[in-house]
Amino acid sequence: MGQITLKTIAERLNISIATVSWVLAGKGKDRKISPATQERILLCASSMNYQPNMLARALTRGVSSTAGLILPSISDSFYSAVAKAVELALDRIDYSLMICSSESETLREKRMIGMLKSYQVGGIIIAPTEISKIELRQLINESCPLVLFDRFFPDLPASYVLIDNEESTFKLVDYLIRKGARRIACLTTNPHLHHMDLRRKGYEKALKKHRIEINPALIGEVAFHGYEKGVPATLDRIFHQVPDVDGFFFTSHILAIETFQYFRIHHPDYNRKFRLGCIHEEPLFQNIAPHISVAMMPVAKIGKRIVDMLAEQMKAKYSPAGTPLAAKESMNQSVLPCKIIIRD
Amino acid sequence: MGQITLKTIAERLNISIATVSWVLAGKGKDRKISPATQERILLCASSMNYQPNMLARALTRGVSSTAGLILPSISDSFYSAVAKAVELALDRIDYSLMICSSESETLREKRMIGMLKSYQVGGIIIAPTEISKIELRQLINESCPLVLFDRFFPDLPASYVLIDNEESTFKLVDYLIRKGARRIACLTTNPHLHHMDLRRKGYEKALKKHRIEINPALIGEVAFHGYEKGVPATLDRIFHQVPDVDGFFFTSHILAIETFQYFRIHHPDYNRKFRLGCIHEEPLFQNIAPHISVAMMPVAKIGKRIVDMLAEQMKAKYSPAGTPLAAKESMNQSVLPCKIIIRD
DNA sequence: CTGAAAGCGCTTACAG
DNA sequence: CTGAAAGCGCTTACAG
Repeated sequence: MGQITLKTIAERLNISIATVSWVLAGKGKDRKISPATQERILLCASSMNYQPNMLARALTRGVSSTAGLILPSISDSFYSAVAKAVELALDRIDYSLMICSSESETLREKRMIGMLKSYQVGGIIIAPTEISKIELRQLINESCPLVLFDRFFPDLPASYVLIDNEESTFKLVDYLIRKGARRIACLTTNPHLHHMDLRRKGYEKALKKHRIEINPALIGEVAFHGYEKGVPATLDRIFHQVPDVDGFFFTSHILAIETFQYFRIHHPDYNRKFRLGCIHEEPLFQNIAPHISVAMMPVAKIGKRIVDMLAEQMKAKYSPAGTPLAAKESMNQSVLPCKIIIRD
Repeated sequence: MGQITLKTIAERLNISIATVSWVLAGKGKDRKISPATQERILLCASSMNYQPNMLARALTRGVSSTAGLILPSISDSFYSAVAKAVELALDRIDYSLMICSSESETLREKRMIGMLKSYQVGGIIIAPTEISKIELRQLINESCPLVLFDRFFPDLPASYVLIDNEESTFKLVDYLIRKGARRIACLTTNPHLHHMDLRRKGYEKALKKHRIEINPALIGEVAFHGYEKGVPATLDRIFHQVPDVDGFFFTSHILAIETFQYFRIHHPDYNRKFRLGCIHEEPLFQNIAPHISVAMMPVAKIGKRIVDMLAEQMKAKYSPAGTPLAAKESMNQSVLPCKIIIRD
């Protein structure tokens, strides 16, 4: 029942392992191996249902045809949607995917990177946590194909795929204001991450445009760890300090979800009372808040773009002809627009 | 900048690769290697930040310390929650996880199984699609450590972790009836999968208990592929045939989500009009349908149990002492109860 | 046209 | 107490 290897086939056909390897690699012609022999090999391989051992192949080549994906949380709807898109895109270039969850823990993330490297993955895709810059810089130094997404560090010379954080936020908040909201709360998290900073900037820009003063009491920064408790506490504070708050902008769907649960109990008439806007949409948002405006994450495009970038770097580094791109030229930074869905 | 290998360390210390390997494997004492040498090796390894090449290790051992997980869909909230639980549990036995999505396509699933095998994973965890029995039987024959979950085949001698499908459904529907519903629609999918069959049985059992005749017009079987369209069509039919339907039972959250979107448009007063029950809960259900009763999937326990079973099989098969368990003795079938949340 | 051989990095009987 | 050597399954210069 053992594994079918090149050796199995070679012995069966009384030829060398090398020849079998060449033919199965599709290089039979280049090596001018007789069509007859090629035929025999191909036939035998498929009849025995030969599957190359990827471990051995990767070990010889120095790299496997697997990419690694590190997410802050697998069970988040945005990240898992990206995972799916990435997997489908990798499929088309015959790459497998190893998905890992950092659980937003720097230490875990570090371990995951090490693990992926020890499996000699062809490249790494990561939505990084806070302090991971050192590790990332290391990867870049080793010219490991790398693509960041969602989150990024402006001073890190890496490829990344982002959404137009500031612009989308601006459009959403601008709309809330035009619809009459004047005291719009901004719920956000992970303030040390640049993309959240940009979203907040977009919020402030919209206020400025309408000459509304920024009220710090309306900003709710919720720590990511334990945000399930943090959101209600923050909302309590906001309602206490600004009882006539009339709008809410959420920098992330997870904050909106917690808020809706809070609203259900404390402000069941929230749909009439507040203007709402959110980055990313959950399927049931329309039921819960028919008027909420959202920035739709271009998930499929994000996945596609990530894989395109990674493929380019991998090709440059691993293909026999290619020369690894220097850090600078391999940098490829993509900012994708969100579709803004205005409701009401 | 190259990889640090055993050779690097051995040359540095002027000893053999073998000795380094033994010590780093923690078998220094057994081999009676002098404490001094051990010390030197350990120190050198950690100072050089040595990481064993998992590819090479797996190739020599014949098996890698990675498990494979095949899900019908990564982006489904239940499956991604299980993925997370499995990953965390595997962590504790120093296993990595390779997550793949079959997208409910048999062909893709088959490919994924082949891929995982070609990476010599230690074991495979799978929520199988319809026809995968042949592939699964193959895995069992090869005594590949295997655990099914969520879905299963009663005549397949495999380990699995399930929920108490029939019982939980019975409890939910029984409750809907006791609360006054008499014409309860049952929305279901994937009828060829046994777990869905069991849920339907639970539904029928509850009706029988209350001497309510089963009305086929109230059963809505929605094809899994394209269920986003299938659900509204099925609901149209049900409302047409049984205009006074007064309750809905959903065998899966994805059906409930689609239905709520339909209700929003066609029956905005659904919360007053219908009794509702569902297997699995989404975070926002309470906002959309405050009275919906649900069976909570014991996700963490499912993940833990899966890994326990897999670990047992892997230990038996791969540990030097162990003898692979015969198919029968390795079978380990776990049915976990759901917590029923009754609302209203 | 085809094969022998080295090497990827590791583990582990075998030998001393 | 430690090392030389074979082997996992593959790829690929090198040789003929």
